[in-house]
Amino acid sequence: MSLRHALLGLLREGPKSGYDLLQMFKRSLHQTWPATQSQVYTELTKLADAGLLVVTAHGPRGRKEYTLTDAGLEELRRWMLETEPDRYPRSEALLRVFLLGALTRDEARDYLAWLGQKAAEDEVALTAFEDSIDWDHEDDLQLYGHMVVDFGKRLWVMSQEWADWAVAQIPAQAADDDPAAESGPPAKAAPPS
Amino acid sequence: MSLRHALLGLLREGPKSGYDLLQMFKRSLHQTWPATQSQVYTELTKLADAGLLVVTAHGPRGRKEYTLTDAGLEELRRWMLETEPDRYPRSEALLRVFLLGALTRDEARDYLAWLGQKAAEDEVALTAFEDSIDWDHEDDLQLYGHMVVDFGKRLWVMSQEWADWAVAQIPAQAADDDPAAESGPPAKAAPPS
DNA sequence: GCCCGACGTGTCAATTCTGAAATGTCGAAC
DNA sequence: GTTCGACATTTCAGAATTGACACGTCGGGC
Repeated sequence: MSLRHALLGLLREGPKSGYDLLQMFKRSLHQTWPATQSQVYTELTKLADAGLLVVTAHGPRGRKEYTLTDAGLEELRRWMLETEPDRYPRSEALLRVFLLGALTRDEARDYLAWLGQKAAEDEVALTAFEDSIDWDHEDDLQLYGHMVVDFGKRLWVMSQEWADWAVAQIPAQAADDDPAAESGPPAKAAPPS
Repeated sequence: MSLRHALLGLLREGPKSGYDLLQMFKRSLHQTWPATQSQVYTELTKLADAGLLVVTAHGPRGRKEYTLTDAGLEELRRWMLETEPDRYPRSEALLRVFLLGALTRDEARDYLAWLGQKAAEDEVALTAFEDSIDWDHEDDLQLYGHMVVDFGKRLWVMSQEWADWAVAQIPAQAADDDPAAESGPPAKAAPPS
């Protein structure tokens, strides 16, 4: 599981509480690796039981600050260096593209256009985020964080270009195109041309 | 869950067995939405229980061919039109970039270079796949399938450019850079300013 | 006639992930 | 002095996912 190692990694720059980590996920990692509350708190407990973390401070509202142990750092490095990452991101948005045949062509076009539009919005938001930060590339977390942000920007730019292209790929006319309206045997629609 | 709807979608073009569907996932959908054997067979049974599919033929080795019912098609359309897709692909490869601070800079550079190289290989493979098919854009499955393939190609091209850039972002010198080499008690490093 | 690779399905335990509910406290603003 | 939003944790049921095991059959090549 990757969440475990993400937590170890985030704790590298100093002690943090579950709440802190949750905020970090929400703010900086959400588009890459989302995490829920229950997941983070549960995992933190397990990591502490395994000796990869220790509680080093108790704060106001039952707040517990976890600190990375040597064993934790070692485990993180082992994972990074000795296990192979899954290189293929699972994309529900793209899966739906594959299944677009279940919709009319107008509906399919709408979906693709919507994807393009959302990509544009995401690009704007990410750019604003990037501009709002005074990147200090001496700091590892910022150096690598910036790389992830940059990847995101490129992804959204690419997605827009792709969506524009894809919309144009769908033939215009769509006479008896509704796949829900079945009449008789599933005869293929007459090829336009 | 999306797997359920992926199966419904694939069955739109005709009756298929679990084995057939598994092959389709392996061949065309693996990079977008992987599925295991147990998942497919289990889900098929559940979908049939729910009346979204029916078994319409029995073949040689206990082979069962499932056919999409009207209720199944309706459910697929409902999902496509009325539920919002998760637009953010979860990328373990990118998560690791975020955590690269746990490695030395040389190791980090190696990882980024490796990502770029794998992206290049994936691009080659996808292009070969694309060229091997005589795309018939009258066929919905091929039209939309081709869009997914094209997205993949763009993704790998973009990933290579990004990786090249990212490699160059890492400062060269790396004197006391090994985060595993700890000297003395786990005293926290002095917070920079 | 036999062997093997592809065909074909089913089930199980363990892990991971989602989503919600329950509970309570601190601090600032009004 | 009260109220409210942010802080903070724990727990749980249910769903999704993984990975392995177990079982059996058809067809072509030797």
